[in-house]
Amino acid sequence: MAGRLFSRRGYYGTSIRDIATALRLQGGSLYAHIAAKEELLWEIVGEAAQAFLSGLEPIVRSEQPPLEKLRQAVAAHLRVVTERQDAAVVFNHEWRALSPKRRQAVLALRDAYEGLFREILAEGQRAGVFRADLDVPLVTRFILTALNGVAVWYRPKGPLSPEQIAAAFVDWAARGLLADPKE
Amino acid sequence: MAGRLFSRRGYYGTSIRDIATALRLQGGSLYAHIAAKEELLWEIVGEAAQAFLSGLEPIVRSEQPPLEKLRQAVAAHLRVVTERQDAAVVFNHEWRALSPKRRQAVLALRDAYEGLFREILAEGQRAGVFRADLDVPLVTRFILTALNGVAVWYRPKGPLSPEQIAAAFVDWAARGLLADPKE
DNA sequence: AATTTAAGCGAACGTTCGTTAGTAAAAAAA
DNA sequence: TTTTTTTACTAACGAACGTTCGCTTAAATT
Repeated sequence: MAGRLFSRRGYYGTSIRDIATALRLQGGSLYAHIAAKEELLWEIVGEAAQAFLSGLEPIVRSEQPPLEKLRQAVAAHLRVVTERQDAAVVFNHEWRALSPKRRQAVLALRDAYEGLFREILAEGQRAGVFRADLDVPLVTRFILTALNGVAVWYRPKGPLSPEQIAAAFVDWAARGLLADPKE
Repeated sequence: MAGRLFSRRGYYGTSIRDIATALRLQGGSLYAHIAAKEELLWEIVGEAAQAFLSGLEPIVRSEQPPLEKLRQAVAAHLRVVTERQDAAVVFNHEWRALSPKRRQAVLALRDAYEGLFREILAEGQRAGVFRADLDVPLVTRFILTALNGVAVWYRPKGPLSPEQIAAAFVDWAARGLLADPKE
């Protein structure tokens, strides 16, 4: 419930009383369940980080062709993004509101995740499947930001399922826009 | 100055006194120059929207091959994103804090911009230069989110110039990851 | 049935918020 | 130089913030 509000109005834009009201409670009553407002944010952010990482790890460690790994990684990422949409938005946009120590922890997890993702591209390059002249860290960042953006506009009742979005993304990311790539 | 603070801590996370202090003023003194806090946000957001739109329009209307248009559009977008980094971040993340009327106006501008960008891809498809089986609105969204993400991590002293980032992006977006696209 | 535990209420706390108003200092115009 | 006009300061405003506390009610345990 806090996740939805944080994702829609931001952490600072959501008051304890807003959250309590959404739960049909009085402001103060929340403090029977939490110690501080930041605990709510921390819980959401941590849960999202965990979901992202635990979804990607087995894929990176598996033995499959690079393109197939990429396919699965994108699908896994978009699964988290669409199934835990609020948490994903909060994870991406509101981690700045955390205390310095926790903010640092989130950044470390995010970097670890980006590193895992990068491995897929690097491995594909070594295997000769992906082009050697690509800047892997840069392209990884492009890919992850594009995928995270889905958390902002995705609607469960929309015309595209998460799987369709994943398929369309990988198709474009792998083969590009050009009909004739020799151009 | 307000732009920097809004981009770093968010609109609600930045108080009038924060902005005044950064300007070596007392809190109340700001109100000799502005009518309300929201004016500051509105000014920044409007400026960014204007910069994006006025950069893209002449490119879309020009007579050039689709791939060249895309190249220039990406370069123009990244020019705004890197030269007015704070405004770009605020434009992308803080427009929710505006009053309903202004929020709607921003959304309309953003939609118009996205529509212009989409035209480039659609035109490329009609010309047979871009693949016909791509979901143009979807890919447009991917492209724009990836490019907007640059506003978050770009640092002027970093290893890559805006032009290099643009070139790397278009190279990937156009030709994809695969070394042999027949895969 | 009595007793402990948990959940929620409602008022209040100290602080910070955006904003206003009166006044003094500085700059510009006359 | 006097007179405006601008700029900033200080103090205060009411409202909203996160949080605490004593009390009541409901649930669970004995």
